Amino acid sequence: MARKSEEERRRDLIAATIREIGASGTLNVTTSQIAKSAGVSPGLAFHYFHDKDTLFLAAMRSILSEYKADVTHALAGARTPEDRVNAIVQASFGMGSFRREAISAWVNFYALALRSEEARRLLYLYQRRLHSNLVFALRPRIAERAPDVARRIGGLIDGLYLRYALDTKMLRPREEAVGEVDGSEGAQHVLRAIAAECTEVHENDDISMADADPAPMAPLAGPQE
Amino acid sequence: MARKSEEERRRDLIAATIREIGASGTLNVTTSQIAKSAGVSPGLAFHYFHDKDTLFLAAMRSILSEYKADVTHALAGARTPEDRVNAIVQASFGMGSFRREAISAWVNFYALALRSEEARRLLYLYQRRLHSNLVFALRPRIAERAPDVARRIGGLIDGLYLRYALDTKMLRPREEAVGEVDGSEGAQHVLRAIAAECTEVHENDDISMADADPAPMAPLAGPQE
DNA sequence: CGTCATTAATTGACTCGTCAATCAATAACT
DNA sequence: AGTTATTGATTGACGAGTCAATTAATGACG
Repeated sequence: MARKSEEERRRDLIAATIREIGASGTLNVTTSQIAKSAGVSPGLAFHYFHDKDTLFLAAMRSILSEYKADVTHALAGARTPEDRVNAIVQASFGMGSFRREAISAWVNFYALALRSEEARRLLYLYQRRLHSNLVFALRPRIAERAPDVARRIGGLIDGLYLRYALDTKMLRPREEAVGEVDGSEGAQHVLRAIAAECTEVHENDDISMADADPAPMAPLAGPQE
Repeated sequence: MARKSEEERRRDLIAATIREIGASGTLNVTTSQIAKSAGVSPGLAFHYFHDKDTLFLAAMRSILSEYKADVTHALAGARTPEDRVNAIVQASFGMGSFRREAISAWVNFYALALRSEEARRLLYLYQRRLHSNLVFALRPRIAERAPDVARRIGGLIDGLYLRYALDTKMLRPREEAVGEVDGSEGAQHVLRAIAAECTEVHENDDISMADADPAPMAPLAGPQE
């Protein structure tokens, strides 16, 4: 056998893919660019990933599992339900998610979901996990209202993420001085919204009784792949 | 002069651009495709729009002003503040915004904003208008808390739009049976969130006093272009 | 310990198609 | 006749994916 293990090479290529998507802000990245950034020849990318879309989907899985790891880590030290909510929100707006690379990847993956079944599936997986985590964290406070509220909070997280992520971009035309990007304001907003939802007197109940958590799975219990 | 007026041609080409973006789900659409769809030769697209990015930005402006028109129209019949809030939400989740074309355009424009200053500016313009409208509609109910709440509601609208728009896509692999796509569940969620925010007792106030509506402009007062 | 055969990773030149943008020619109008 | 929209063939560049050749490792055998 030669130089590096398959696993290592795949990791390198995926990392390079994310790096290049981050640098260009597009999925219009040539395999040559990616290969060069990974320090290999263009042909090798096709050896390990059959085509470009496969490489993109692998990159997407990587971003998703990185986010999952962030959440899991943040959740590890949380004991109270409040802590749990905080952990989820902090992870979503933390440094990890606000790197230029991650932002670029997320936004472009949303667009990819329009034409790729698999991308859509992965995005859906992310949403289900987020929802599940939120329900688990919110149930002690608001019981059966949790699924309904969680759906809104999930949407709010995505929406505010998008806004602050693009705002960030707006303020940094050149990519110097990166790093201190900040999602904490977004996090604050989410926590406020949760406070509001938990305080409300609820005359009108669930919008969708249909999916009121049929199998209340533990947070992050789903298989990654 | 020949066949059609400049304005008409531009309109045709912009419409064709949106149509093609909608059909493909990408900005990777050739000028030939667009031209063909508009019933003209490829060269003409470059005559009226200097290059492809210009055409995309024109398409984005078109989508934005269409949305603006929807909101304005919905707002026209609204007399009470409640009506105003409803109008904004209904427009955001209405038929106009949930056409395949519109969804595809919006999502791809978010991605475009990562690399185009101008796209970012346009998106920012949209956000400011939405915020402004929300503040105007919410102020009677919650006074000085309006700007803060409006920021969250704006984010929530974007986030839920994205979710339901992509869900929609998920359920319709083939583009037959389109049309009856539905954003009303998203709208319901937004109204719930607003109810929750308006009910809350507010111990802790604005997250950002800085921009507490320095010039309380009327809704949709800003110049379109 | 060498040396050579075997196996597998890695290369990069190449193919074939595609596409943005141009421009000289033409058609439609006044 | 003169003006202006419109055409579509063309160019030049570029990029995805292929493949035959090359290089590095492993180990078998002396």
